[in-house]
Amino acid sequence: MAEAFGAQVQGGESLLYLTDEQLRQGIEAMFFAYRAFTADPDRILIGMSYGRAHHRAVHFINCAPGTTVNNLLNILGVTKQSLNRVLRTLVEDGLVESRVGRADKRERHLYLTREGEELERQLSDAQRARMRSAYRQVGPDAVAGFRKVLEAMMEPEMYRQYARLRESRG
Amino acid sequence: MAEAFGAQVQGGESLLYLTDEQLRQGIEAMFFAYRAFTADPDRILIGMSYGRAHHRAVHFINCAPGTTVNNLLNILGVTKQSLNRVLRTLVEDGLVESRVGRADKRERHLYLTREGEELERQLSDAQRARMRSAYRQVGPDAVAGFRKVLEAMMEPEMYRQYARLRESRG
DNA sequence: CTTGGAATGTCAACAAGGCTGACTTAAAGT
DNA sequence: ACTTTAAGTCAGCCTTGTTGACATTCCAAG
Repeated sequence: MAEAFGAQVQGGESLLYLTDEQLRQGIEAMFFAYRAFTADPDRILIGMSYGRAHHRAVHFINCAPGTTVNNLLNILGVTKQSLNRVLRTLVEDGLVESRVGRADKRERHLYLTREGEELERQLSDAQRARMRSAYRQVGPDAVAGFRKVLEAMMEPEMYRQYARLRESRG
Repeated sequence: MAEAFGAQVQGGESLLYLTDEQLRQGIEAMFFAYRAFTADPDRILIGMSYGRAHHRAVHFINCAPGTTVNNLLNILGVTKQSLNRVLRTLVEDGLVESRVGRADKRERHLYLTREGEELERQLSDAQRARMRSAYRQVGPDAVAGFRKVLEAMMEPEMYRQYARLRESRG
């Protein structure tokens, strides 16, 4: 691991930011930040007998109303059985509506009900508040760097899914 | 939510980066990136009957050799019953050594054995490889921004823990 | 038209890893 | 001597991941 020494210069640019120690700090920062990132919605979900999995489902159904179960499966990266359990409780509780496809009756198209939209708003308000506060503290340039690193870290296939979602919202 | 319009300028600086849509994209980027971030170690752990919880324990014992159980509990943010289950299997399998404290015999100090260090190296190599690749793609300025946002997102108390860890390694 | 395969979604059962609560043991502190 | 603290244990629960088996629907090849 050449970077372990961290003192090389290549093309006139310092590579100090690629030392093992810098990478280790980045790894720990991801760990602690992600915990904070999920803490606010988790607090809201406690007691309404929902969990993080419900949050994710509600979030992405809200992003792409009418999406199919299979579609959601690909985005969330879990098995259909796992998603189904979550989806079933959401439908039973009247937060999600599952309509049989018109063209293909095997498919189910998913929509949030008014109540589901209400929960989604509540959860994403909490999550956005933390994100907004962090963004404000550091300014637009740091935010641009943040986004760049996250996108470079994703699996190429996941990046494509993510980019498609972004485009679909303009 | 004033930022929803996203067209204001305050003190001459554009606040477009604080729109709800930008925040939503940041949230989704965190979700997808974190999944990629944990995928490599998870793959290694599959089949050796360990999970992410073992990875975290091994990581932080490696960072702070001789740490106590209570210390680890605070960093990981789980209950002692949860940690104990993981720690017990690691000790049984000879990856972690638990020594009774000299000054305070109630405490147990935790160390990685040679075998434990080997696993830690394997896991962190994989994780660092992805991080290094991302860092290299985006350059030092973006990395600095990335770190700033993550640190601003943490709970203040967690940030202190994180900063202390960093200092202890120089 | 029929029939076999592929796609979609559902049900059942299991495992990992969180959690709470009750309890023990040993050592420290007062 | 009594209380508090650190650690560990046992039991049992919940969420959320997994596989395997199965039903329904569509479509294309015979």
